[in-house]
Amino acid sequence: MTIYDIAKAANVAPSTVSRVINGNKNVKQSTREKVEAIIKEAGYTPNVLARNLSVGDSNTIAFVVPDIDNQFFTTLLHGITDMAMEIDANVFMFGTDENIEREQKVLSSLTSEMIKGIIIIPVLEENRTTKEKLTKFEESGIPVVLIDRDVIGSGFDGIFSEDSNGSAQAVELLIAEGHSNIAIITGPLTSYPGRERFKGYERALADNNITLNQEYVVNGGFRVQESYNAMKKIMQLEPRPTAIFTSNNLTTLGCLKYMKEHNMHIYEDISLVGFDDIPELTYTDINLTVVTRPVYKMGCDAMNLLKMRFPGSELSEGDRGIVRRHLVKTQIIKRGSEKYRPFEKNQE
Amino acid sequence: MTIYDIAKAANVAPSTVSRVINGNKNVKQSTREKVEAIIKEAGYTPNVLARNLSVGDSNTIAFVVPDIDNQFFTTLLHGITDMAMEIDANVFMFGTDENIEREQKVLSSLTSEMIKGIIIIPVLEENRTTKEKLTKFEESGIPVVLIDRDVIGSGFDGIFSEDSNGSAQAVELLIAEGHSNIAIITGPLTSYPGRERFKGYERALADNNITLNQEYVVNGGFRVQESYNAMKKIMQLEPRPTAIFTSNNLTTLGCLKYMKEHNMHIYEDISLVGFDDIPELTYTDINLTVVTRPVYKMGCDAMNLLKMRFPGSELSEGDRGIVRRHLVKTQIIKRGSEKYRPFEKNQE
DNA sequence: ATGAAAGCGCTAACAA
DNA sequence: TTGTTAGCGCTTTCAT
Repeated sequence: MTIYDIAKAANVAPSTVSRVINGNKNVKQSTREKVEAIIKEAGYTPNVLARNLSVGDSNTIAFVVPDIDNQFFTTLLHGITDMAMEIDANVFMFGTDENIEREQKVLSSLTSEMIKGIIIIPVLEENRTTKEKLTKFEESGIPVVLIDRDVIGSGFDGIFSEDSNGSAQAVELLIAEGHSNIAIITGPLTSYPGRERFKGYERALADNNITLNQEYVVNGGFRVQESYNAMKKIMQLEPRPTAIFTSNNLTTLGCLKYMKEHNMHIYEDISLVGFDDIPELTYTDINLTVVTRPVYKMGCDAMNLLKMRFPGSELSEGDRGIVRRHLVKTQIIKRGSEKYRPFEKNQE
Repeated sequence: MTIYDIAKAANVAPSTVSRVINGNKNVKQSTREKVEAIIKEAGYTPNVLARNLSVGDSNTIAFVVPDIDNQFFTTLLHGITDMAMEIDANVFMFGTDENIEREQKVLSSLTSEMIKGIIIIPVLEENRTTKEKLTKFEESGIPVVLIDRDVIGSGFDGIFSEDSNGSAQAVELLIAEGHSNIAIITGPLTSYPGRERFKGYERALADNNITLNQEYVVNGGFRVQESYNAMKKIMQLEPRPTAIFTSNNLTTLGCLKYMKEHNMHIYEDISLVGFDDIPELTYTDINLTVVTRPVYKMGCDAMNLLKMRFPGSELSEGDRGIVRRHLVKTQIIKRGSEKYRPFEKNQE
C-alpha cells in the first residue's frame, strides 16, 4: 500500500496525502479529515525509507561505545534512547571493544544517508583517522557529540565530567582518614578520563604535601584483568599502600578480585575509593565509597546536544558556531570504604 | 556522489556499475577492474537507503527487550550484534520497561520496510495484540525469534532454556544440604520463565516428599524492589524458611538488599540459590550458587535462527515450515551459598 | 557483456 | 487549497 492508493481512495492527489501526513497547513480541514479517515481505515503507514531517500534525511542516530557490556555505557544508552524517542529517532549501538581499528571500521560503515547524528565515546583521545572521520561527518551535516572522553583539538560538542575534581575529592577523603601511602590504579593516560583522574590524584597529594611515589601509580587500562594485575604489583610494594584509588568501575572490580583471592578486606586490611558506582555492590557488604556522575542524565544531555545541531532546531544561526561542552559535577557517595582500621586503633 | 557519477567517469552505464558493486558475474574482468578503480579513487560508497528502497529489503534488525538496564539483555545484545555484523546488519535495541503498552507501541513503530527481522523478549506470554502484531510481521516476511520468554500458541522460532530442570536442580541442591523449608521468590507466573522456574521448584519438592507450603511462594515480579518486598513477607513467616530460591538476577538482588538491611548473612542466617549469575558478586564475599545459561551464546543462536529465515538463506523450502525452538541446558555453579550453618553444626 | 529505461514510495517545486 | 511532475539513488528487466 502506497500513498497513491490512499490518494486514489480519497480522490485527491498523492501530494495532498503527503501534506496530510506531514501536517502541512495548506490543506482544507474537510479534505484532511477525509484523508485521515482513509489512512486509518486502510491501516496505512508511510514508508520511512522512501521518505528519507526523498528528503535526504534519516532518523537514526549511531551510538559508538568502547564496551557494550559495561553498565556505564548501557545506562548512557538508556538516556539517549529515551530522548531520541521524543523525536521518533532510533539508535544503533556499536561496540568497539576499546579497539581503535574496530572503531574506525564502525565509523566507515556509517554513511551519511543512514544516520542523522553520532554520539561517541572514542577509544583514543588522539588519533588522526578517527578525528578525520568524525570531522568529515560534521562537515557533511552529521553532528557529532562526545561523551566522557575527548578528541583533542576537535571542537565537537560533548558531555564530560569534572573527573579531576572528583578524583581529587576522593583522594582528599582518604587523606583525611589518615592515609598517606595511597596508590592509584589508573586508566590509560592517553584518554581524557584516565588522565584527568590521575591529575586529580596528583593534585590532592600535592595540596597535602604528600610526595607522589611513582611506584604507587599503576595502569589498569580500565579493564578488570589489567587492574587485577596492577593490584598485584601494588601489593608487593614497600611500604605497602594503605589505600587504593581505582579509576573506574572495572578497575574497582579488578581490585576487588585481587582482594578476594588474597582474603583482604576493606577497613581491616585496606581502604578503597573508586570512580563510578557499581550498583550491585550496594547489595553486598562492600560499602564502597565512590565518585559518581549522573550517568543517565549525561546520556539525555548528549542526545539533547545532538538535537540542537539537527537542521530545523531552534538554534539560531549565530549559535551554530559555538561549541557546547558540558562539564557535569561529580558527587561523592560516602559509604565507609575510605576508613582504615589501624588508624582508628591509634585514635583509641 | 552517485552511481551515475561513477558510470560517467568509467564510461559505462549505471547498471554496469551496479553489477560491479553487487558482484554480478556478467561483467568483463577488464571493465570490472576499471570501475572498481574509479570507485576506490572517488571514495564512493553506495547509498544504502536507495538500495533498500529499490530492492524492498532492509538490513537492520530490531531487538525488543523488557529492561534495557538488565545485564542479561545487554549480554544477549552483544551476541546478537556480533552475529549481525557477519551479514552487515545493524541492530536497534528497544526497551519496553516490562510494560505491555510500550511493547506494542514499539512494535507499531516498526514498519516492515525498515527492518529485516525481530528478536524479542516479550513482556507477556499471553497477549492477543502482541501476538497478532508479531504474526503480521511474519506474514509480511519479517521473521520473528523469541528469546527466553514464549508467546503461547505462536509457533515462532526461539531460544529458551531448560528453566524447569535448572530450577529443580537448584532446589535439589538445597534439599541435599538439609533444607526443607525452602521459599521461592517467583517471577510473574504469566511468563514462561516465571512459571517454568516455579515448576522446577515444585517438582524438586515433590520428588523429595516435601509438601509445598503456599506461603513460601511469593511473587517478586523479576524486579528488585518487588523481590525485596517479597523477601520481607517471607521473613515474617513461621517457621521461617531456611533457604530461598530466587527466580532471576534482579530477584536475587532484591533478596540481598533485604538481607543487608537486616544484617542477615548467607550461611550463618540463611541459604540462597539464584537463577542467573551476577558477575559483580563474584568479586565480593557473597559466593552465590546459581543456575546459569550461556547468555552470550543464546544471543548468537537467536540471531542465527533469524538469519535462517531470511530470504536467500540456504534453508530448503521444505525446511521453512518447521519451527525451530532450541532449549539450551542450564548449568549449576556451586559457590557455597546453598550451605547453612545450623545444619553443619548438627553434623559436628 | 552492456545499456536504456522503468520503477521502489515519497516529497517538493511549480502551476493552477 | 490542490494537482502535476520531476526527482532522491539504486536495481532490474528487457533489449542489444
